[in-house]
Amino acid sequence: MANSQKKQKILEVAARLFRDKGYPATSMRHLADEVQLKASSLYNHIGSKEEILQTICFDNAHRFAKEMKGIQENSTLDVTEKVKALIQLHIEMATQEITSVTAFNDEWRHLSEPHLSNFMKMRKEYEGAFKALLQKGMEEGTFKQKNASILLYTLLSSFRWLYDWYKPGKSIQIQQIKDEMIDSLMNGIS
Amino acid sequence: MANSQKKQKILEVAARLFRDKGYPATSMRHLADEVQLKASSLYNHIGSKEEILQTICFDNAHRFAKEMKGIQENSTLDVTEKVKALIQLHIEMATQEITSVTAFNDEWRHLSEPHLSNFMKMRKEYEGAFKALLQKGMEEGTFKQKNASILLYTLLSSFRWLYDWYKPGKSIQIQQIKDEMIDSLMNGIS
DNA sequence: CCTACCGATCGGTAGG
DNA sequence: CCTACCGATCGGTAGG
Repeated sequence: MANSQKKQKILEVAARLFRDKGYPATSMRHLADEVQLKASSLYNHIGSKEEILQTICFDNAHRFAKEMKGIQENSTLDVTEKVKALIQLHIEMATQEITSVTAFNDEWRHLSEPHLSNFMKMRKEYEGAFKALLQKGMEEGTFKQKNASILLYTLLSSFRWLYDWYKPGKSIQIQQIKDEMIDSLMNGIS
Repeated sequence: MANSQKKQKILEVAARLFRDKGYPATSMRHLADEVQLKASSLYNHIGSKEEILQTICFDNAHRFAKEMKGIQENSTLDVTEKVKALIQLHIEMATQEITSVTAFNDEWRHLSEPHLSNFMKMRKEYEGAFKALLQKGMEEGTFKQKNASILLYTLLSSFRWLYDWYKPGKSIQIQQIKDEMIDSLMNGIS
């Protein structure tokens, strides 16, 4: 296996272990076993345990930031379509990059400084952009008048089960998840 | 401080540390510092680190099971009212027992057997009861026809931000959170 | 890529 | 409730 392939494999297995056991409870010896190396040999491919976490967290943060920017700047979409596009984005990320996104969601708090502050800043920016969109919809009269923070976090949280629940190849189709969640969140369950 | 008060204090501080740093990253020495004891003295009050986690997880699981039973057996409530009552229950638990409920939500996976299996069984039962209620609503025509699992987990997830976000004494009132979340989830945002 | 090893820290116990 | 200490395990390095 080429060196860069081995590194990719290490990152993938690490993401899965971080998701299943959490970052602190994942040992480098266990990770090494799973990629068939000795623990010390991991350090030929990666700089440290935390560097793996940094890669996972910031790769995903940059991906979300990029997609958000694309949606914000797309002038052919109205507010409702933009919110729907964001719902779809979260479902796609959660189903395509399952393990990585879970680590991103739950394990970022184990980053050390200054990475922790940088990460939280990116997160705040993403949430701010999402919230501004909701507020715009409320001002237009497209959405009901509500506290924008409560609504924002209710929406953002509602995707979190996917990371635990979705298994590739499951009988349920991603398109069905998208359709049903968009309808439930936009129009309610009744 | 009486012995049982000290034990209560230990459980409370432990729940907060488990929430903030996660169970594996919380050391007994750090916990001891925060309750002004030496690590070894903790063991006069508790049996082990995991026993604390067990107490937190099963206290909350039993509370949710009890409340679910009360709602199920309350024949004066229709399906919509029962779902609203469950939404309120989750918001009350999240705001009144913040730290404990977060540990319950995120750290149960660190339980050892047979506690892990027992916990997962209780969780499955709770989810099954909630799902049955949603399915009954769909059969009655009260709720839209949808995949009950997707809907169940979307609802259950949507509360999870509260554990991170809600701070006692915040300007925002619990009643407002309840009213807005019930409306958003039952009737949608548009 | 491995063997051998480092200091630090872990949960927990003995004994008083 | 403390001091003193246990074996186990941690992330990581030296050296080849």
